[in-house]
Amino acid sequence: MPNPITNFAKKITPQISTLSEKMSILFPQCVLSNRKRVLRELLQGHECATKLKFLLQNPIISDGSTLSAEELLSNVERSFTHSISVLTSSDTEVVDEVGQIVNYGENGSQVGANSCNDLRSEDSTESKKRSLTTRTKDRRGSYKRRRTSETWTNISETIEDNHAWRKYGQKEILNSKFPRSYFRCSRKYDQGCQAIKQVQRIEEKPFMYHTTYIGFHTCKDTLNAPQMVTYSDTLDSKVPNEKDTTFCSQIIPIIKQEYPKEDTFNNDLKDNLDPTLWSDLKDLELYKPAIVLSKDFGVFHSHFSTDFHFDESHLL
DNA sequence: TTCATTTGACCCTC
DNA sequence: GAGGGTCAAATGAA
Repeated sequence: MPNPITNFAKKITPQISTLSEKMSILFPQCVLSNRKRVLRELLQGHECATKLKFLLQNPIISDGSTLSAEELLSNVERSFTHSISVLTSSDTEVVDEVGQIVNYGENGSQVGANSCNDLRSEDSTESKKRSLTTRTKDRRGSYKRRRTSETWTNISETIEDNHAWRKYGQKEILNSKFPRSYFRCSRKYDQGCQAIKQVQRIEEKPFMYHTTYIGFHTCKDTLNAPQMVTYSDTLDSKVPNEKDTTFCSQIIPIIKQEYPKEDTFNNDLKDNLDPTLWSDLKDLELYKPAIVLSKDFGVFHSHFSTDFHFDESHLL
Protein backbone atom coordinates (compact mmCIF):
# COMPACT_ATOMS: atom_id res chain seq x y z
CA MET A 1 0.00 0.00 0.00
CA PRO A 2 1.55 3.31 -1.07
CA ASN A 3 2.35 5.81 1.62
CA PRO A 4 -0.06 8.75 1.21
CA ILE A 5 2.52 11.28 2.33
CA THR A 6 4.98 9.96 -0.18
CA ASN A 7 2.32 10.39 -2.83
CA PHE A 8 1.74 13.91 -1.63
CA ALA A 9 5.44 14.71 -1.68
CA LYS A 10 5.71 13.34 -5.21
CA LYS A 11 2.78 15.44 -6.35
CA ILE A 12 3.70 18.65 -4.64
CA THR A 13 7.24 18.81 -5.99
CA PRO A 14 6.24 19.34 -9.64
CA GLN A 15 3.57 21.74 -8.43
CA ILE A 16 6.22 23.96 -6.92
CA SER A 17 8.04 23.98 -10.22
CA THR A 18 4.82 24.83 -12.04
CA LEU A 19 4.12 27.66 -9.63
CA SER A 20 7.63 28.94 -10.10
CA GLU A 21 7.07 29.02 -13.86
CA LYS A 22 3.84 30.92 -13.35
CA MET A 23 5.75 33.44 -11.32
CA SER A 24 7.99 34.20 -14.24
CA ILE A 25 4.96 35.16 -16.28
CA LEU A 26 3.07 36.97 -13.58
CA PHE A 27 5.88 39.10 -12.24
CA PRO A 28 6.84 42.16 -14.26
CA GLN A 29 10.21 43.85 -13.92
CA CYS A 30 8.95 46.31 -11.33
CA VAL A 31 8.32 43.66 -8.74
CA LEU A 32 11.58 41.80 -8.94
CA SER A 33 12.01 42.04 -5.20
CA ASN A 34 8.75 40.25 -4.67
CA ARG A 35 9.66 37.72 -7.26
CA LYS A 36 12.95 37.00 -5.58
CA ARG A 37 11.25 36.55 -2.29
CA VAL A 38 8.65 34.21 -3.73
CA LEU A 39 11.29 32.22 -5.54
CA ARG A 40 13.18 31.93 -2.30
CA GLU A 41 10.02 30.77 -0.55
CA LEU A 42 9.33 28.25 -3.28
CA LEU A 43 12.87 26.97 -3.15
CA GLN A 44 12.56 26.51 0.57
CA GLY A 45 9.29 24.68 0.03
CA HIS A 46 10.87 22.58 -2.64
CA GLU A 47 13.73 21.72 -0.33
CA CYS A 48 11.32 20.74 2.43
CA ALA A 49 9.30 18.63 -0.01
CA THR A 50 12.46 16.86 -1.11
CA LYS A 51 13.48 16.23 2.49
CA LEU A 52 10.00 14.99 3.24
CA LYS A 53 10.14 12.62 0.31
CA PHE A 54 13.50 11.32 1.43
CA LEU A 55 12.34 11.00 5.00
CA LEU A 56 9.32 9.00 4.00
CA GLN A 57 11.25 6.76 1.70
CA ASN A 58 13.92 6.21 4.32
CA PRO A 59 12.15 6.40 7.66
CA ILE A 60 14.76 4.30 9.41
CA ILE A 61 17.57 6.72 8.66
CA SER A 62 15.81 9.50 10.48
CA ASP A 63 17.61 10.03 13.77
CA GLY A 64 15.37 12.67 15.15
CA SER A 65 17.86 15.42 14.54
CA THR A 66 16.06 16.59 11.43
CA LEU A 67 12.59 18.03 11.07
CA SER A 68 9.69 15.65 11.37
CA ALA A 69 7.40 14.86 8.46
CA GLU A 70 4.74 17.06 9.99
CA GLU A 71 7.14 19.98 10.34
CA LEU A 72 8.35 19.56 6.80
CA LEU A 73 4.81 19.38 5.53
CA SER A 74 3.96 22.48 7.52
CA ASN A 75 6.97 24.26 6.02
CA VAL A 76 5.90 23.33 2.52
CA GLU A 77 2.45 24.68 3.12
CA ARG A 78 3.83 27.84 4.69
CA SER A 79 6.05 28.30 1.68
CA PHE A 80 3.01 28.20 -0.56
CA THR A 81 1.04 30.52 1.67
CA HIS A 82 3.78 33.13 1.82
CA SER A 83 4.40 32.89 -1.88
CA ILE A 84 0.77 33.39 -2.72
CA SER A 85 0.55 36.23 -0.28
CA VAL A 86 3.43 38.07 -1.93
CA LEU A 87 2.20 37.16 -5.37
CA THR A 88 -1.20 38.68 -4.81
CA SER A 89 -0.19 41.76 -2.89
CA SER A 90 -0.27 45.06 -4.72
CA ASP A 91 2.50 45.86 -7.18
CA THR A 92 4.02 48.48 -4.94
CA GLU A 93 4.07 46.27 -1.92
CA VAL A 94 6.92 44.04 -0.94
CA VAL A 95 6.79 41.64 1.91
CA ASP A 96 9.90 41.91 4.00
CA GLU A 97 11.82 39.20 5.75
CA VAL A 98 9.42 38.95 8.61
CA GLY A 99 6.33 38.97 6.50
CA GLN A 100 5.50 42.62 6.92
CA ILE A 101 4.35 44.64 3.99
CA VAL A 102 6.59 47.48 2.97
CA ASN A 103 5.26 50.07 0.55
CA TYR A 104 7.37 51.56 -2.18
CA GLY A 105 6.76 54.75 -4.06
CA GLU A 106 6.83 55.19 -7.80
CA ASN A 107 10.54 55.92 -7.75
CA GLY A 108 11.17 52.76 -5.85
CA SER A 109 12.02 54.43 -2.58
CA GLN A 110 10.57 53.05 0.53
CA VAL A 111 7.82 55.28 1.77
CA GLY A 112 6.79 53.49 4.86
CA ALA A 113 6.49 50.21 6.63
CA ASN A 114 3.60 48.66 8.39
CA SER A 115 4.42 46.87 11.53
CA CYS A 116 2.23 44.48 13.35
CA ASN A 117 1.40 47.09 15.93
CA ASP A 118 0.93 49.96 13.59
CA LEU A 119 -0.88 48.78 10.54
CA ARG A 120 -2.52 52.07 9.76
CA SER A 121 -0.95 54.85 7.87
CA GLU A 122 -1.80 58.45 7.20
CA ASP A 123 -1.48 59.27 3.55
CA SER A 124 -3.48 62.37 2.84
CA THR A 125 -2.33 65.92 3.41
CA GLU A 126 -5.51 66.61 5.28
CA SER A 127 -4.85 63.78 7.60
CA LYS A 128 -1.38 65.12 8.34
CA LYS A 129 -2.89 68.46 9.20
CA ARG A 130 -5.05 66.95 11.84
CA SER A 131 -4.09 67.64 15.36
CA LEU A 132 -1.68 65.09 16.78
CA THR A 133 -3.40 65.43 20.11
CA THR A 134 -6.70 64.49 18.58
CA ARG A 135 -5.25 61.46 16.87
CA THR A 136 -3.47 60.15 19.90
CA LYS A 137 -6.49 60.79 22.01
CA ASP A 138 -8.94 58.99 19.76
CA ARG A 139 -7.83 57.25 16.60
CA ARG A 140 -11.12 55.57 15.89
CA GLY A 141 -11.84 55.43 12.23
CA SER A 142 -8.35 56.47 11.19
CA TYR A 143 -7.71 53.64 8.82
CA LYS A 144 -6.70 53.06 5.28
CA ARG A 145 -8.94 50.86 3.24
CA ARG A 146 -7.22 48.01 1.54
CA ARG A 147 -8.59 48.57 -1.88
CA THR A 148 -5.71 46.72 -3.49
CA SER A 149 -6.27 43.56 -1.50
CA GLU A 150 -7.70 40.63 -3.35
CA THR A 151 -11.18 39.62 -2.37
CA TRP A 152 -13.34 36.64 -3.00
CA THR A 153 -16.61 35.44 -1.69
CA ASN A 154 -17.90 32.23 -0.30
CA ILE A 155 -21.54 31.31 0.15
CA SER A 156 -22.01 28.57 2.63
CA GLU A 157 -24.24 27.21 5.33
CA THR A 158 -21.43 27.71 7.76
CA ILE A 159 -18.92 30.41 8.50
CA GLU A 160 -16.46 27.90 9.87
CA ASP A 161 -13.28 27.78 7.81
CA ASN A 162 -10.63 26.40 10.15
CA HIS A 163 -9.08 29.75 10.79
CA ALA A 164 -9.08 31.68 14.03
CA TRP A 165 -10.92 34.97 13.61
CA ARG A 166 -11.61 37.78 15.98
CA LYS A 167 -14.67 39.90 15.54
CA TYR A 168 -13.92 43.59 15.51
CA GLY A 169 -17.14 45.12 14.39
CA GLN A 170 -20.71 44.76 13.30
CA LYS A 171 -22.83 47.13 11.25
CA GLU A 172 -26.40 47.43 10.20
CA ILE A 173 -26.38 47.57 6.42
CA LEU A 174 -28.83 49.62 4.47
CA ASN A 175 -31.67 47.60 2.93
CA SER A 176 -30.39 44.51 4.59
CA LYS A 177 -32.26 42.58 7.21
CA PHE A 178 -29.16 41.18 8.81
CA PRO A 179 -26.13 43.05 10.10
CA ARG A 180 -22.70 42.56 8.63
CA SER A 181 -20.02 41.21 10.94
CA TYR A 182 -16.38 42.05 10.55
CA PHE A 183 -13.61 39.64 11.46
CA ARG A 184 -9.86 39.88 11.35
CA CYS A 185 -7.35 37.11 11.75
CA SER A 186 -6.61 36.48 15.40
CA ARG A 187 -2.93 36.42 14.42
CA LYS A 188 -3.00 39.97 13.18
CA TYR A 189 -0.88 41.38 15.92
CA ASP A 190 1.45 38.53 16.78
CA GLN A 191 2.14 37.48 13.19
CA GLY A 192 0.99 40.46 11.20
CA CYS A 193 -1.58 38.45 9.29
CA GLN A 194 -3.66 40.82 7.19
CA ALA A 195 -6.57 38.52 6.43
CA ILE A 196 -10.02 39.83 7.21
CA LYS A 197 -13.48 38.68 6.35
CA GLN A 198 -16.99 40.04 6.37
CA VAL A 199 -19.90 37.78 7.10
CA GLN A 200 -23.52 38.49 6.36
CA ARG A 201 -26.52 36.26 6.34
CA ILE A 202 -28.39 36.10 3.08
CA GLU A 203 -31.82 37.63 3.36
CA GLU A 204 -33.49 35.16 1.01
CA LYS A 205 -31.72 32.21 2.61
CA PRO A 206 -31.19 33.02 6.30
CA PHE A 207 -29.45 29.72 6.82
CA MET A 208 -26.77 30.69 4.33
CA TYR A 209 -23.86 33.04 4.92
CA HIS A 210 -22.21 35.28 2.42
CA THR A 211 -18.59 35.59 3.46
CA THR A 212 -16.23 38.03 1.80
CA TYR A 213 -12.57 37.30 2.35
CA ILE A 214 -10.10 40.13 1.92
CA GLY A 215 -6.44 39.23 1.79
CA PHE A 216 -4.76 35.92 2.33
CA HIS A 217 -3.57 34.47 5.57
CA THR A 218 0.13 34.86 6.15
CA CYS A 219 0.01 33.47 9.64
CA LYS A 220 1.46 30.10 10.53
CA ASP A 221 -1.55 28.58 12.20
CA THR A 222 -3.14 27.16 9.11
CA LEU A 223 -2.28 23.54 9.72
CA ASN A 224 -1.60 22.84 13.31
CA ALA A 225 -1.94 25.91 15.42
CA PRO A 226 -4.63 26.00 18.06
CA GLN A 227 -7.94 27.59 17.28
CA MET A 228 -7.84 30.32 19.84
CA VAL A 229 -11.00 32.07 18.84
CA THR A 230 -13.81 30.95 16.69
CA TYR A 231 -17.34 32.08 16.33
CA SER A 232 -19.86 32.87 18.91
CA ASP A 233 -23.57 32.64 18.50
CA THR A 234 -23.71 36.39 18.52
CA LEU A 235 -23.11 36.88 14.86
CA ASP A 236 -26.43 38.53 14.48
CA SER A 237 -26.76 39.68 18.01
CA LYS A 238 -28.88 42.61 17.02
CA VAL A 239 -31.41 40.41 15.34
CA PRO A 240 -33.67 38.75 17.84
CA ASN A 241 -35.64 35.64 16.90
CA GLU A 242 -32.89 34.60 14.58
CA LYS A 243 -30.15 33.41 16.85
CA ASP A 244 -32.32 31.04 18.76
CA THR A 245 -33.23 28.87 15.84
CA THR A 246 -32.08 25.30 15.86
CA PHE A 247 -30.08 25.51 12.70
CA CYS A 248 -28.32 28.53 14.00
CA SER A 249 -27.00 26.75 17.01
CA GLN A 250 -25.83 23.99 14.77
CA ILE A 251 -24.05 25.97 12.16
CA ILE A 252 -22.45 28.54 14.37
CA PRO A 253 -20.83 26.35 16.94
CA ILE A 254 -18.77 27.71 19.75
CA ILE A 255 -15.62 25.75 19.06
CA LYS A 256 -12.40 25.95 20.94
CA GLN A 257 -10.47 23.10 19.44
CA GLU A 258 -6.77 22.43 19.71
CA TYR A 259 -6.36 21.36 16.12
CA PRO A 260 -8.49 21.61 13.04
CA LYS A 261 -9.94 18.18 12.50
CA GLU A 262 -11.70 17.88 9.22
CA ASP A 263 -11.10 19.13 5.73
CA THR A 264 -8.17 21.00 7.13
CA PHE A 265 -5.74 20.50 4.36
CA ASN A 266 -7.87 21.40 1.40
CA ASN A 267 -9.81 24.10 3.16
CA ASP A 268 -6.57 25.70 4.16
CA LEU A 269 -5.28 25.42 0.65
CA LYS A 270 -8.50 26.87 -0.66
CA ASP A 271 -8.43 29.66 1.89
CA ASN A 272 -4.84 30.60 1.36
CA LEU A 273 -4.30 30.08 -2.31
CA ASP A 274 -5.17 32.31 -5.14
CA PRO A 275 -8.33 30.56 -6.34
CA THR A 276 -7.02 30.47 -9.87
CA LEU A 277 -4.06 28.50 -8.65
CA TRP A 278 -6.36 26.47 -6.48
CA SER A 279 -8.30 25.69 -9.60
CA ASP A 280 -5.11 24.56 -11.30
CA LEU A 281 -4.24 22.34 -8.38
CA LYS A 282 -7.75 21.00 -8.38
CA ASP A 283 -7.48 20.17 -12.04
CA LEU A 284 -4.30 18.30 -11.31
CA GLU A 285 -6.19 16.16 -8.83
CA LEU A 286 -4.17 17.33 -5.89
CA TYR A 287 -7.31 17.96 -3.97
CA LYS A 288 -8.84 14.58 -4.44
CA PRO A 289 -9.36 12.15 -1.60
CA ALA A 290 -6.34 10.32 -2.93
CA ILE A 291 -4.32 12.34 -0.47
CA VAL A 292 -6.34 11.30 2.50
CA LEU A 293 -3.76 10.89 5.20
CA SER A 294 -3.98 9.45 8.61
CA LYS A 295 -5.25 11.57 11.43
CA ASP A 296 -1.75 11.55 12.83
CA PHE A 297 -0.85 14.04 10.14
CA GLY A 298 -4.01 16.02 10.44
CA VAL A 299 -4.67 15.85 6.72
CA PHE A 300 -7.95 14.73 5.35
CA HIS A 301 -9.85 14.53 2.15
CA SER A 302 -12.03 17.41 1.24
CA HIS A 303 -15.02 18.25 -0.82
CA PHE A 304 -16.68 21.48 -1.75
CA SER A 305 -20.13 22.05 -0.44
CA THR A 306 -19.96 25.74 -0.96
CA ASP A 307 -20.04 28.16 -3.80
CA PHE A 308 -16.67 29.73 -4.15
CA HIS A 309 -16.21 32.90 -6.10
CA PHE A 310 -13.18 34.96 -6.71
CA ASP A 311 -13.08 38.54 -7.77
CA GLU A 312 -10.41 38.38 -10.41
CA SER A 313 -10.75 42.04 -11.21
CA HIS A 314 -8.42 42.75 -8.34
CA LEU A 315 -5.64 41.00 -10.13
CA LEU A 316 -6.11 42.81 -13.41
C1' DT B 1 -7.24 39.27 35.65
C1' DT B 2 -7.30 38.39 30.93
C1' DC B 3 -9.29 38.32 26.67
C1' DA B 4 -13.16 38.43 23.29
C1' DT B 5 -17.27 40.88 21.98
C1' DT B 6 -20.25 44.85 21.70
C1' DT B 7 -21.21 49.25 20.21
C1' DG B 8 -20.86 54.17 19.51
C1' DA B 9 -17.76 57.25 17.33
C1' DC B 10 -14.84 58.55 13.76
C1' DC B 11 -13.19 58.78 9.10
C1' DC B 12 -13.02 57.42 4.16
C1' DT B 13 -15.14 56.71 -0.27
C1' DC B 14 -18.61 57.54 -3.40
C1' DG C 1 -24.09 63.81 3.03
C1' DA C 2 -24.92 58.82 3.19
C1' DG C 3 -23.21 54.50 3.79
C1' DG C 4 -19.68 51.49 5.01
C1' DG C 5 -15.21 50.06 7.40
C1' DT C 6 -12.48 50.40 11.45
C1' DC C 7 -11.14 51.72 16.05
C1' DA C 8 -11.21 51.47 20.90
C1' DA C 9 -13.64 52.09 25.39
C1' DA C 10 -16.97 49.60 27.81
C1' DT C 11 -18.75 45.35 28.97
C1' DG C 12 -19.08 40.51 29.75
C1' DA C 13 -17.37 35.84 30.16
C1' DA C 14 -14.11 32.50 31.67
